[in-house]
Amino acid sequence: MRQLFILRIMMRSAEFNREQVLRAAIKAFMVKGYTKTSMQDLKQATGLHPGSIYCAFENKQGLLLAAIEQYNKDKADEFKQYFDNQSSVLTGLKHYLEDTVTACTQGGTEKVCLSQKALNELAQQEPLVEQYISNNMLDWQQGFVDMFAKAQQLGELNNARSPLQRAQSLVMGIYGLRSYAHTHPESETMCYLANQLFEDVCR
Amino acid sequence: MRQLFILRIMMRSAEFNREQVLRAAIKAFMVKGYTKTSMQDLKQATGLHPGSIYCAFENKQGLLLAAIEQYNKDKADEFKQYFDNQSSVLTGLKHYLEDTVTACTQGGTEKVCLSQKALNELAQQEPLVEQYISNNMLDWQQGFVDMFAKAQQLGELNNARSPLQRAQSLVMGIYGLRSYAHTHPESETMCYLANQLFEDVCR
DNA sequence: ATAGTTCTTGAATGATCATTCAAAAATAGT
DNA sequence: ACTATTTTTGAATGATCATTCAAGAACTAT
Repeated sequence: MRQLFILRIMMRSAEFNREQVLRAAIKAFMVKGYTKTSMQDLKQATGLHPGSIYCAFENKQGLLLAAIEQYNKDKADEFKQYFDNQSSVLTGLKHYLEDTVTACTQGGTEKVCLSQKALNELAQQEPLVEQYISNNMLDWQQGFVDMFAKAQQLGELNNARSPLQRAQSLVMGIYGLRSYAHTHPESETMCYLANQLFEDVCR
Repeated sequence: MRQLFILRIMMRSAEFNREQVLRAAIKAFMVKGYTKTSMQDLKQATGLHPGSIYCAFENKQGLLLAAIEQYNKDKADEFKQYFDNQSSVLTGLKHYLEDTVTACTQGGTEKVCLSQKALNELAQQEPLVEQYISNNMLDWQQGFVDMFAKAQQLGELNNARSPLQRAQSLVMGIYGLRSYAHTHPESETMCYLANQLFEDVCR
């Protein structure tokens, strides 16, 4: 009787590790794409039963959005390591491009970019996802804008093109690199293309 | 009785127009992608009943392959118009890039490239499709190789880079352009990127 | 017109899909 | 230990999927 008036919060905390689950989902979506990844695939990949997934992420699309959020967070942390505490900004960019080539040349899960793959699949189909990814990609591009601005301040670049223009060309180039990798070129060709992109963007 | 020995070929010709059907399938696949395009969608788009589709193309994947074949044929014809009977090869390339930008900037069916979209969706999943598209893309690239070789012969380009290297950079750049368009940049930005690509590839 | 053959039709099939939900297990406060 | 609450479980649901196939329509040659 007394307990009817005393409402305390008694929560049982969820048992799964959110980041771990999301990274498993990221892998699954990267390999099969959004549509072809079934809830059964996701159950197997994440170890979560359907009910838990729906409880935590609303539905399959919610899980995708959460996965993309985690993916961008991870990539942003990675990004910082290339350009923070680096005397030469352009050296950081060079390494960034080299590692990108390595990633999409070696046959692994990380061959593709989740954002690019999902955007390509769901643009014109799922406006919510489309908008979300587009915004994230603008954030990513802004990182390059800041990097190029810093490079100009340090005298590593001339003022022939604005940081924004260089960043746009670079982002476009990286999209192209990743797409080109799908046609199975030799690693040598990929290195050449990445190097050429670097030179064009820094000219 | 006599007719048992006289075997003549009596064929009823199929009623549908193959090219028309394939172009309808191309549109459908470009909008929804391969997986999300159901046989019901294809029935509606092509006007063919399931049985006829299976009779003509074996299955859904067969229809995709036939559609990609038609798409590449159409694109190859289109390609020729830019570079045949043209005094300046590079002017042809400029127009080609301008029209590509127009296509993916304007909101229409032709916003995407069927080959690029299908390759992005089915790479790592459908080796047969993957191989088929990769080969077609090499043919497309070879067209650019020949174009750059001709431009060098005409003195429109220096020998700083080989025709193959230029063609690879160009193909990569076009992949990038089309991907970049998915993030909804202003038409102005797309024009700038295409122009920059042109300059980089012809430098 | 008739017979032989091919093409078209579209309902039926069985598989797989995303999603739901009631019951069971687990947690926290008393 | 007991009650209140939440999470986990996984079978059930209804929709949709690619594919099949038997029956009907259409064509060709006689």
